[in-house]
Amino acid sequence: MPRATFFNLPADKRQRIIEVALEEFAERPYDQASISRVVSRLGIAKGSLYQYFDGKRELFTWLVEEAGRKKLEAVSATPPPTGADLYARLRWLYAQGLLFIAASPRWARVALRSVEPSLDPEISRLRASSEAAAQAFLREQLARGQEEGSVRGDLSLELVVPLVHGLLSEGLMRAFLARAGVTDPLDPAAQSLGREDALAVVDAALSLLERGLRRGAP
Amino acid sequence: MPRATFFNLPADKRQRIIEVALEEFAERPYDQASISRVVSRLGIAKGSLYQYFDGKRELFTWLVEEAGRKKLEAVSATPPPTGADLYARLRWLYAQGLLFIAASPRWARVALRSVEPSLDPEISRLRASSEAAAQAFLREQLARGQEEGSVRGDLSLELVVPLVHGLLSEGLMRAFLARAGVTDPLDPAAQSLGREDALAVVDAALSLLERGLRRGAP
Amino acid sequence: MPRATFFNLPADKRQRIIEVALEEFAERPYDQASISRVVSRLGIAKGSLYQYFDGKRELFTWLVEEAGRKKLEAVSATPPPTGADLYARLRWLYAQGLLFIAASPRWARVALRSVEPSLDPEISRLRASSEAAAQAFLREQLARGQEEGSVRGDLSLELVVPLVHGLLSEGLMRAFLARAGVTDPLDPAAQSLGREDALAVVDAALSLLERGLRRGAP
Amino acid sequence: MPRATFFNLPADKRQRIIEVALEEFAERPYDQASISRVVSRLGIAKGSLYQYFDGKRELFTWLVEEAGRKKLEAVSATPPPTGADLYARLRWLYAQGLLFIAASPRWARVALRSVEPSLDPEISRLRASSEAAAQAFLREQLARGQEEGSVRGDLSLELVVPLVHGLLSEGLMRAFLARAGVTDPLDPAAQSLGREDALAVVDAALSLLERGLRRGAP
DNA sequence: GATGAATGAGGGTTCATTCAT
DNA sequence: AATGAATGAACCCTCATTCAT
Repeated sequence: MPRATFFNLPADKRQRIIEVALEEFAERPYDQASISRVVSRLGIAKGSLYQYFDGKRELFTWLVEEAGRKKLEAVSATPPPTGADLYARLRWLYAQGLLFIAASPRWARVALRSVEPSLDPEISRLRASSEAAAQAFLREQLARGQEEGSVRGDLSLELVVPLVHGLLSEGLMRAFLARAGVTDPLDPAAQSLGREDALAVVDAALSLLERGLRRGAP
Repeated sequence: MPRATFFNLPADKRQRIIEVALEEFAERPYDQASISRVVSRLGIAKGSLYQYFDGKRELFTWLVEEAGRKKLEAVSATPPPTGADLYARLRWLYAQGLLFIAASPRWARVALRSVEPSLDPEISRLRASSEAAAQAFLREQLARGQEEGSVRGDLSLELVVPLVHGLLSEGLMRAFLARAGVTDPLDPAAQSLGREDALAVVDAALSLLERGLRRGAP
Repeated sequence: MPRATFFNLPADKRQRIIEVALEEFAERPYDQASISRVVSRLGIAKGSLYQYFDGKRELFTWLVEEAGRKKLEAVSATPPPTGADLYARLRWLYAQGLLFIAASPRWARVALRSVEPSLDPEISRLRASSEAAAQAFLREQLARGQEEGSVRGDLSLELVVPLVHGLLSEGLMRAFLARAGVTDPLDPAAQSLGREDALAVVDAALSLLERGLRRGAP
Repeated sequence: MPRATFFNLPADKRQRIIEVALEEFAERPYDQASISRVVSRLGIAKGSLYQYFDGKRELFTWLVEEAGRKKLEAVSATPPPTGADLYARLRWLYAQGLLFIAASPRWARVALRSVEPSLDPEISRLRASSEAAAQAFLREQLARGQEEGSVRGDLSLELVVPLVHGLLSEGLMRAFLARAGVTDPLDPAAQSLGREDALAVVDAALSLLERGLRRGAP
């Protein structure tokens, strides 16, 4: 989504622009983030930023996409468990997600911005589709779980998917950050969070989930 | 938080002010909501609003508190089940909460605004304390559940509380609204949501929770 | 179209605002006119002008309407000839119009701005309707002339109306200003134009028209 | 007015530049037209355009001149009537002009841009001289008509020329476009206008004129 | 000959708050 | 108690032109 101009920039300058913009959009929801602040922190002319990006929307959506790519990359770094059931798969996946937060809190924050509401209608559309994609993914997983027999077949996915979504998105995140006594992924104290924290939190969430969802005795 | 002048106002005028302000702050996050729009919709002088409230912050926080009171009032209207265990208590409580959303979507929305982030530091503090209160309440309930024996004693509440919070806040809300094919409590279609929807959703959430948390076989 | 604020202003301040805005919009077509320049010439804050008018469009359209009112007022000052035929009526009317240009060149200029094209779609609509009204008026006059017998009945008004419109709008104006050796009504030299100039020009135009349109020998 | 570099360009590239610039300046008045948009549509570097033309002004004036040349060329394609009087000559000439509008609406539009006012003083001068040239031409024709005896000798050309100019410029154009139910030569519906329309409109205008101007009974 | 990044002033508009009346 | 005019910085975005490469 950036213009060619942006990629022709010297790597270090491009990097600085990304960093400053990332900081701005990580710290503030889309509507509050300010292009003026970005350029003033960068010490470049306002028009220059408009050479690189068509506007605020494009800059934001590109950052969000970039965040998605970085997250995917980070998640893919560790190979997924093979021959595992639903709970093992989710355990692995969400642990990776938490580790991404600890490793790249600002990118993670920007990724989360994509599910925040906005007054800008186009950004709202982005939000809606992000949310829908997340739920669709969960639904697919749980449906597969039902086929595998690891999720009770009598559960209505219509009801369960959003509930699980709440548990594994906001719930998991809150539990993870709480281990550092923190509420916000950008809080410096969140940097102390590591692999063990992620695993502990995900374990708690998934054993709760497994007991709750699996057929028969837990 | 309003000044004395506000309460000296004729009741109907006071009421209109509340309604218009409510509408504004229900529709937009704190930072986007506009005092200018409120007074212009009211057709009163800007200065007048500043006679009633010290400023935007005070108006907002008062609305949020008022929303809390209205919710409490609504929840208290039905007597809680007596002699019930944790799950029955929560079932009752959260069902009331969902019904409040359906009955007073704008007040419910304003109540939710209190957990949204803001650029205003004082509003952020409000947010933090709201979140903390919600978690404290849950922790107390779950701790009592452990004493009662309805929650496994080996669970770390540090981990479980935020998870359950995610399930019962965002998860429950999403599941409820999804029954009307909706994402936003202010969406007119959300008005079709009724008692059965609330009960169905809360049942699903709490049976998931009970299986997940209760000691022994589910 | 101004807000109440504007009319509550001290008369002299209101007058200054009108004068400066009038000057700006007389000198430049809508798209080139600048609110920034207006407030800077006025020495008031930008926000203040937005207290008086909803925006550039409203300021412009109000000025145009005001110009129309002033012109109507000026035209109505002299009573129209009674018992006159088409040509006498038009002679009187257009002479009044020219005198208005000489008397209030800036208001006249703003009135003409309403038939200039603009990139703003709402302003374009204003333009279209102004043009249509002007032609509708002429068509009605000429149709009446045909009924009276002062215009040849075999003429197609579809063809004749726009032609006459060109003659009596741009043509008449150019001829009038040319008498002061000028092209622009705002040129100071245009102030020397008076009643005799208007009558001479209108006479020339209408005798040309009468010969051209009247049935039988001129 | 273009630099040598422009003419050294491969013909097809030069052609594309002309087309895109033509489109821009046909669609918007000089002050609104944008060099940025032109180069962006062309997909060439901004600096390149500045190699071909000294700037916006030069590009525009060259296009206007080019439009004049194209019009002259088109008009000259059909030989003028020989041995004809003033009215026949003008009939032929203006019919050619209207046909040029139908055949090359964008070039025609750019030609008309030259008589629009602008904030740029140099462009204003261009406008003034275009207008003056048009009137001078008409004056010469009408003067010849007086010598020929086809225009009444008692008419003051000072008065009549601008009037006839209004009739044959704006009036004729309006009448022509009105036959397609259109106001703007670039409106696609204007493409339906053909030879018969042009002749009908010019006939109406010139018979009006002839009756109005010729000595003796019409 | 071609490039295209950089500029920086300018555009219209919105806002919460103050304070003299 | 009520008013509402005034502020002025902030918002996003566009532009013609330059000049080092």
